[in-house]
Amino acid sequence: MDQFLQQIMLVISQIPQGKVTTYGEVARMAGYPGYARHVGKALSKMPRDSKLPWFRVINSQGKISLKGEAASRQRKLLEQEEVNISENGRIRLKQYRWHPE
DNA sequence: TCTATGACGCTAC
DNA sequence: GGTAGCGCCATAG
Repeated sequence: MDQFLQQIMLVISQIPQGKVTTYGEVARMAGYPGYARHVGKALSKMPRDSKLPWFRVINSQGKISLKGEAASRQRKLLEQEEVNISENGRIRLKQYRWHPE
């Protein structure tokens, strides 16, 4: 499980600025396909001020899965990276999704 | 051991 | 494109 966390963190740290990816993708890249929920769980335990670009991780629908203040924080951070977000809070994955080889 | 839960994904309509 | 349902897997109680 610790190994899982290490891999997750490694993958997330690889996400380039201005790009976003999904929980499922992160899990798969880390070598744990099907563990999307656990990615979110791991991130929820991380401190807000973590150095990791956790805000570049969104769900497969291109939406932020957080609520209230946390959600607006993430949205703000993404906007700072030139990621356009629709009025309904959706991000165009076609355009911003990052998928490595 | 069983049930509920979660920053999710995929398919069907 | 948007929502609803069901599946998935580890953890907490």
